[in-house]
Amino acid sequence: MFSIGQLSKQTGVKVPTIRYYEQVGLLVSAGRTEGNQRRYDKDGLERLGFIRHARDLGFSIEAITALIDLQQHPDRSCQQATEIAQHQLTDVREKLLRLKALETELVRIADGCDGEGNSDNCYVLASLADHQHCRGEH
Amino acid sequence: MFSIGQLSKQTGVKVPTIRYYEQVGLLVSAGRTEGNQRRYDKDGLERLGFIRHARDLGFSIEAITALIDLQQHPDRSCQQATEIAQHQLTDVREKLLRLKALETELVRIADGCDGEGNSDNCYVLASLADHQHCRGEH
DNA sequence: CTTGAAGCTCTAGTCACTAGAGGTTGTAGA
DNA sequence: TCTACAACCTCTAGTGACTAGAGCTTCAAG
Ligand SMILES: [Zn+2]
Ligand SMILES: [Zn+2]
Ligand SMILES: [Zn+2]
Ligand SMILES: [Zn+2]
Repeated sequence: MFSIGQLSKQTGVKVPTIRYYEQVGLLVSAGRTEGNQRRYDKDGLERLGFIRHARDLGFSIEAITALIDLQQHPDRSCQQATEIAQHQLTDVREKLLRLKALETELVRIADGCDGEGNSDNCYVLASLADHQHCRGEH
Repeated sequence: MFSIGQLSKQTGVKVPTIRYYEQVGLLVSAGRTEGNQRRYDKDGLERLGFIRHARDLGFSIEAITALIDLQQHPDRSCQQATEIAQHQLTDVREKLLRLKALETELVRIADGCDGEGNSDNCYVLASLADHQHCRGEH
């Protein structure tokens, strides 16, 4: 049996975050001591590892809840799992496209002024004031 | 003079968002009618355009506040403006790196299962359970 | 048995909005 | 001039995924 602190050390998830996961129904402790402290078993440790990894990959708490639910029922079809993963991939790709566009504009904007002048003829400020300066959309 | 709704239409910023910007000190109306409704002048319209554009480029409210402050003082050095822009660029690049790594892993994970099997031998679930499957860090 | 690290609950704060309730004002048409 | 009603007002609370802090209790080593 592990205390919440031991779980935290093993997984790299902070103690208040573990409590938060319990609050939203993602990870319930195996039980409590007489003094009301949480105790976890190997199952809890593995589940928190799963959560941690999925969060690192950007999955939402809601998605992780569904994934764990699926994991608890080994006989069910895993179709939903692939759907969730595909959706997450799509999401990441959309963000990538957006950020690439931003990077292009920001390079132009940030490099357009050396910071030596005054703000009334600063290319950074002028670019922000008028989207016409921009090469693309965003 | 423009009403808040007219400002909204011209800039594409939603009415409650404009009120929110006022609350955080970004954009104050030129005045009010006798009946307490906000009225804006051309200055306000331009400023909201600036805010909108900067937000689209991912600048934080705090950064935009500093940029507008700088814009109000044409005789000041624009060094801070370039710093803020550079910082934003760095930020975007970090996010890009992270997302690219995520994309790589997610392609592998999402394509590793066709969703036809059961969840007890699903590659998606197995990959999430164990970072060892991953090619890189994240 | 004492001490102090680690645990507990509860509330509130973060960021940039967004939604809704419940009331008031502006304006166009009759 | 009156009447509808769209648009406006303020205030509170909710979003996601935590994080911080106050004030208290418990566990375990020495
Ligand atoms: Zn400049
Ligand atoms: Zn632009
Ligand atoms: Zn599968
Ligand atoms: Zn991994």
